[in-house]
Amino acid sequence: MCAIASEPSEASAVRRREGPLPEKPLFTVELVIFTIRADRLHVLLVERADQPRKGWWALPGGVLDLRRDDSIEACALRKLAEEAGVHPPYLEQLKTYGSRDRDPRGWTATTVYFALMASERVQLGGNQAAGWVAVQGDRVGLDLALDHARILADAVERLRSKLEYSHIAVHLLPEEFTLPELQRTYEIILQQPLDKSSFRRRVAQASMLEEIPGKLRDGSGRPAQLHRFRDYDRRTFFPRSISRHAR
Amino acid sequence: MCAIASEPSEASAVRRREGPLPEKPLFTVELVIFTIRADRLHVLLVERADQPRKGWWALPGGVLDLRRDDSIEACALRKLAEEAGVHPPYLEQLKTYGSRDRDPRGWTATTVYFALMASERVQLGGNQAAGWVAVQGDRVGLDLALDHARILADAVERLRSKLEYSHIAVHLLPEEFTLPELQRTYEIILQQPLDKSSFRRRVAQASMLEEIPGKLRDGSGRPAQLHRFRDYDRRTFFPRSISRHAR
DNA sequence: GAAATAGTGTCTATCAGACATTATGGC
DNA sequence: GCCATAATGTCTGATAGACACTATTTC
Repeated sequence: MCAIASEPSEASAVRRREGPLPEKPLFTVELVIFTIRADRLHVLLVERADQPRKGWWALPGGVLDLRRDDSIEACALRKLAEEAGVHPPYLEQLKTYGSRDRDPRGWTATTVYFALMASERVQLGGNQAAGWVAVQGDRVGLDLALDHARILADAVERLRSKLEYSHIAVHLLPEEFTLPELQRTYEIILQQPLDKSSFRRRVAQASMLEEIPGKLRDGSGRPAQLHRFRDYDRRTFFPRSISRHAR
Repeated sequence: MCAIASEPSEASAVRRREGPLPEKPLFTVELVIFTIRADRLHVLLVERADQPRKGWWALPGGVLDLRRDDSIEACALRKLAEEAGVHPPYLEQLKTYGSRDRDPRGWTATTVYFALMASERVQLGGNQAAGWVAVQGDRVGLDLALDHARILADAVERLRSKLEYSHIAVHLLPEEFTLPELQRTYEIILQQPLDKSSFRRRVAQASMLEEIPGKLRDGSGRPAQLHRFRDYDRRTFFPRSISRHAR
């Protein structure tokens, strides 16, 4: 039994005992953090402080630290805490991108996670410039470093397809929200209007929300009932696709 | 700009110029290859020829080769050719597993792909013992090395959930097949009987198959019309979930 | 003709979409 | 009262599931 050596000298010793160790790709973790602001889907981007593509806008993330990170997901959570100061209500592994030529440093592998959260919860407190950028279609109005535009497009597609049959949009809202706000969130992401009656029937059937006796008042019109997500851990799925048959 | 050095000595030179290079996890690719044999879902397993867990049964795969593999997917295709002698009709990235303790060698990251193919197309020609093992539920009747039981369970779950709304089961059959055979494939994987009329209506609506003027004869009963998958590249989806409302 | 399997037709309960109607607040 | 928005009620076309029926082969 042999363990990965933590010092280069030990690694060389292992290499002599067991033959040449394989060269490894540089391994990084990146994050696609979505939120809703001002009726638009936004993604968190940072200005790269290091090479490669220093100064370009990019997805937050960085190199895995074998000493601090027990797992890839732990690394993603650490970077989320560093970049956004939060433990996100929803985190899911998206995909791993790895090739010889996606990064000028050479062979890299990057596991990408995507997170959903209410923008109010985020503390942009990193040491680098960071900000929310509106998503239009499946892209952003900036040139992104490396293959990050492609990664973002994949993440947006995954978000949309998951919204068709799951409840995960609630994680984009604060803990208390109204049904019209939730419906609006779906409409923003799916980019199409939804029927109010059908939407509420669907949400009610999933029985994933509970009413809060208080009320929310708007600038005009009848106040809307506040709701809370019933069980943050339970996975609720809609029995049918939401928007595939929409007008 | 610096590239990953291919020789340890060059790597050291780079390290001196740019500060300490981060330690990297060992990066491997593993495959979950499914097929249907004798009315059962089977997965391809190999007996490990190397440490760790030498002699145990495990998913096929191995360490990424920075020199030969241009990308992670290219590595998966190379290993598929080595283990099963085929370019598979369906290959999809499943997930990446990475942690300090999932492998006695220390920190490893493993990107897992899952493939579907007709068992007739597979040439078990590797240099190691390999064979098809029946899947019961979401596991196999053997103890698997490392965390491969968990990986297999995740792959079976993904296969099942994808079958609910996609056509991918056709890739488990030979190029020409009958509708009863396709339906049987769905029933085997979903582990529940499906209504013949509803199934055929669904397949017809997706218009993903075309008839072949020839016929297949069985041991008994009326011969069934042979069909062919219309477009191997097009992605066809069913408008509604298949079995969620089944009896 | 009987058995076995392939393939089609029909009925019905369900339900998503559409849209009308009612409810409740501010002004 | 008027406006704006929230929330509910009702109608209808579409369809998945259930199952009966017909078709075509072997024995």
